[in-house]
Amino acid sequence: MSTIYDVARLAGVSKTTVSKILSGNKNVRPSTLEKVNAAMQALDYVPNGFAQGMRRNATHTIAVLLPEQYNYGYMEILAGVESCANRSGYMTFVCSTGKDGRYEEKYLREMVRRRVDGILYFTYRRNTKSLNYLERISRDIAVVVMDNVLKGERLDCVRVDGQALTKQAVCCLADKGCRRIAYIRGLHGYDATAERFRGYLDGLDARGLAFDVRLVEAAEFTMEGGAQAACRLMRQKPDALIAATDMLALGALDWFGKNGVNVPRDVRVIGFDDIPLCLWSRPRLSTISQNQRMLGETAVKRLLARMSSPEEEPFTLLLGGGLVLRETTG
Amino acid sequence: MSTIYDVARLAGVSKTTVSKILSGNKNVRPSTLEKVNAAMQALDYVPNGFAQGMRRNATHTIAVLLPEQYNYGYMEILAGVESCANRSGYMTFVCSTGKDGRYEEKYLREMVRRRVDGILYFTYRRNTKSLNYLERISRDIAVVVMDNVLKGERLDCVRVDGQALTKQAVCCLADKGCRRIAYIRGLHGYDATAERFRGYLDGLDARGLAFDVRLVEAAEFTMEGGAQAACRLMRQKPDALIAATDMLALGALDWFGKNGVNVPRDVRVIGFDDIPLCLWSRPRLSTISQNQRMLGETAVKRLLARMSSPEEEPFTLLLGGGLVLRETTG
DNA sequence: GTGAAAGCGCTAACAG
DNA sequence: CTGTTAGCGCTTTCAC
Repeated sequence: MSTIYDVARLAGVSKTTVSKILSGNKNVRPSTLEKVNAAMQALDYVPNGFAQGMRRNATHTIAVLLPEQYNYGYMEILAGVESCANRSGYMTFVCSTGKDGRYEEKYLREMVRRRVDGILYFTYRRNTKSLNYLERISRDIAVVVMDNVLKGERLDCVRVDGQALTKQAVCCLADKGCRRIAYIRGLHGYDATAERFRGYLDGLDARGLAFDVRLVEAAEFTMEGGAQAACRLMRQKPDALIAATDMLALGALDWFGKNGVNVPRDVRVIGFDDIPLCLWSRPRLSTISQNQRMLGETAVKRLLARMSSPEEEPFTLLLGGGLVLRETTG
Repeated sequence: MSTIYDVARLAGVSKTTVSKILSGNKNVRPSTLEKVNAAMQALDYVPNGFAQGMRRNATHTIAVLLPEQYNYGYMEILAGVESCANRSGYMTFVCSTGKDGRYEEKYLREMVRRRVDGILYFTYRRNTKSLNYLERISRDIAVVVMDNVLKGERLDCVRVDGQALTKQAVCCLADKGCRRIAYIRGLHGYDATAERFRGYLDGLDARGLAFDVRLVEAAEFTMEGGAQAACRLMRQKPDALIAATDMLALGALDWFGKNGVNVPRDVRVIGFDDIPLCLWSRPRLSTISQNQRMLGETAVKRLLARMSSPEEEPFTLLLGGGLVLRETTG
């Protein structure tokens, strides 16, 4: 592959001149410009991003750390991240931390090795070690934490107000006459989950409903998890069910369908996220919408802003959302 | 961020020694190793991938060029690519060429600039200019074309035998008594589509059914495209419908549902791809399965193999598939 | 076993 | 306007 030197030689100028043209410097005689352009063309020259990055100290690359595997639940966020990043001239690495986050540290280190300009940390699971590490490197690499509640760490955060929104959902169901509202939460150790759960408690409180531990189940963030939790919960005869994510709710819905539970007549159901799949379930899933695409875009924008002003105080961007009432709420 | 030099100084050795330790060279006295490791630890040292890449001439990075936007249709392939690449120590850039491939050249160039080790070119649309470019750079960067029929280009290719599989689908419908089998193909200029379409013709031929142009519609690869095509086709009163992709079939199915067409009684439907969403449609979509996850994994494996033996003759890997009969075929 | 020196491809002063 | 020079952080001979 040809180098800047080859171009210079062929054009009969110095590397410097070529370099200047590469970076759009206008202080070049038109005839020189032409010669150099011709040489680049002839050699099919593409500058070496390494060498550039090394000098410029910027890679125009960001990395996203995702929890678990790719699945329908994260696709919209990813699409938002991707398109926003690309529009700003950044390319994106996507990494799954793998089940129970086993690759998390390995990837974090790999991102640093590659000197990405920014890291989007998007794994609900609270991993103190990772967060400490991120805080440490955040002097050199911009970091934005998505949808994870930070206790004290000095990092930017973009997230949805899960507490307020879940509270709304509970109130909505109570106002429709539900009295035994069950809740499927994520496993412990996930902050966003804990927060949403607090919203559930708030809602019960606001409507004067008693809290009953037996109406709450924790589950893995998968459809199977949702189905199992639904199965256990039905012994308590709830008249409504809220799940911490749509995937959980969809799993529950699936289980209901297979076991003769009529939604919404017997149980009303509300999910969280508003993934496109909600439109495909029968009945269509009511949910708490958090515009995932926008979440992704906002996170990237925050990241870019952080890069250009590293000294600014870190803060949390709280995104709104809303109830989307479809068929599972009657 | 600290450099190899900082480590060397702190450990009281030379850069060379540190470098040797980084690359696992054993010719180091244990006590030196210990000192250096301690220094690395203390400085939180992570080598600079640029500088390494520049010397080693390898980035351990691959790039995937996707058609259009992220959508449910590509997610499984991406998941396969991602996980296989990561398992082999590679990170992956994902780029959407955008509507009508407007960013294709820009991204291709950007990948070269970043000196990725391999490119997965996965956009059905036949773009001669891009293919020529890919062929040219394939001396330096491994290239694998996915699911695109190559006419003469000297590039590796991994794809599914769309022709044989579509023929099977036609035969299957004919054997169920269908006589007016309609087909929704992709827009012209997409090779995989043309190939699948040939399979449609083969099938008609095999079962002695006459070809009727009015039973064929071309559409964009979206649900809306599928719905519109279905709408136009219904005037011809078909008794079966095959679509070139699941997304098209799902769009048609949706239109049928809204317009009182009973599937499978009035029209039987078969898609292509077997994306997970098929399980969510009502009725559940019968389809031609191509194990997308494996497709992605296979492509990455081919890419890695190509990297280690650049001189080998390029060839095409033809993956099998099968009919998955669910509810839309009765 | 260890280090000095050269160089990967590029950019950025600084002269001319 | 253009070229000379000196690195960026790392690896790699080749001596010691």
